[in-house]
Amino acid sequence: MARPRVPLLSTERIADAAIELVDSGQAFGVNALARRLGVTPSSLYNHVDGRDGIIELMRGRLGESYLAEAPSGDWVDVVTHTMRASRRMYAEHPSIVPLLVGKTITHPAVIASYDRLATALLGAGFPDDEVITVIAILDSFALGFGLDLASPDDIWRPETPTTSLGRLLEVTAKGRERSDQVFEIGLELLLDALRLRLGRLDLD
Amino acid sequence: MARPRVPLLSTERIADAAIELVDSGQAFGVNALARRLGVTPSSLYNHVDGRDGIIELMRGRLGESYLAEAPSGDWVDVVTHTMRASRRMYAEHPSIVPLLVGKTITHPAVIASYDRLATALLGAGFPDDEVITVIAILDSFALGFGLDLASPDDIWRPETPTTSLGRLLEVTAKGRERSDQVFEIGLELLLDALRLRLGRLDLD
DNA sequence: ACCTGAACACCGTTCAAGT
DNA sequence: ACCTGAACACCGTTCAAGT
Repeated sequence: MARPRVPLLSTERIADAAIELVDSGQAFGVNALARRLGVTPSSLYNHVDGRDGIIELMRGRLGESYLAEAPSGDWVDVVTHTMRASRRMYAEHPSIVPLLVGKTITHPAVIASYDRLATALLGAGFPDDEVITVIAILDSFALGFGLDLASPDDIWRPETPTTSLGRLLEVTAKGRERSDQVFEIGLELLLDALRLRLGRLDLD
Repeated sequence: MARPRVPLLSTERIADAAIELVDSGQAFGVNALARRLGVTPSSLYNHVDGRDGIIELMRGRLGESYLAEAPSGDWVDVVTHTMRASRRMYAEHPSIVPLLVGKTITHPAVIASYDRLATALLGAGFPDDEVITVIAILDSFALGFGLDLASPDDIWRPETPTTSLGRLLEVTAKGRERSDQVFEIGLELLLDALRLRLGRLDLD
């Protein structure tokens, strides 16, 4: 075979296949990915910077389809829009979340989204040295919901009796719809909290 | 050598060595851990349920030293105390955080801490089907700060020009002290938001 | 430029053997 | 009961060879 007349692979095809692989519930790996693409593992290295490179490519691909649109309006609109978009992204690809955690974000489409958040928060009056942290909070909030959805009741597994937790885990409804409801409540709470913070800053 | 008169290993020694290993900045792995313990990798399997078992053991060991104390007082006290304890735990062992994400929590000491949170929130008046989510939010909040501290500026690495993000990343002070300040602000905001939520629930 | 196949160092895990 | 050492299947990555 060797070099085909038209390339079998591209970063897009690799990223899409990787997302499919993880969404299907299988463990992520270079070998499994190559198998799914009908290609040798070493072929991937013509297009991609190793395992971590592929993961960042997945993040970028998802960012392009969920976070590309630049929201307009005041800072509340920007935060709301971005949070809902991130939420949808994590909710529809929850198994990818653990792969992304703790890895540096470089993809332009994703960086651009955070940049718009930063600009909006600065414009709202948040001081320079708080903006990054507010963004980190917002992000881990959306991510937390993603993880929540990734493994509905597999987050906690009590093996000794509990006062409340065990019962709540049994009682609490699962699934996307209810999770969306609670997300909206949580988002409202966060916005309230940020507004409060802005009000206090104005008093200083 | 074979079986020594007094065992070389125990779950405690394994967990402690694993925490040391990760805190030292090296990648976590069964082989690296065995090397650090001066033992063969297969020896570990007499004490521990594989790689994931060791990770859960690390979580438990940390939980025992940071989350053992049962906080007293009203729900605000319980939430505040637990959040600060989690925060200290993640802040002092940030490199462990990515290992814990997405893995089921079973260790009794850790479960007990979440159980106390659940009981306190129920007592405050949060409905059954919101408590788990509130806890997930609180948890991912503390965890977000942990990740923030794990890789101060390595969360985002813009490679194209940005409006605000790049400058903020340069300007924002790093380190534990400032991060603690912002954590306290964030915690206050969250508590305000939860109080608001409770107030609204009372109106229904 | 882009793929294959061989090779490498390393990974987590199992298990018989030894005390 | 607890450790070793050999063995296994698999992992991510490199690189020469082929078109």
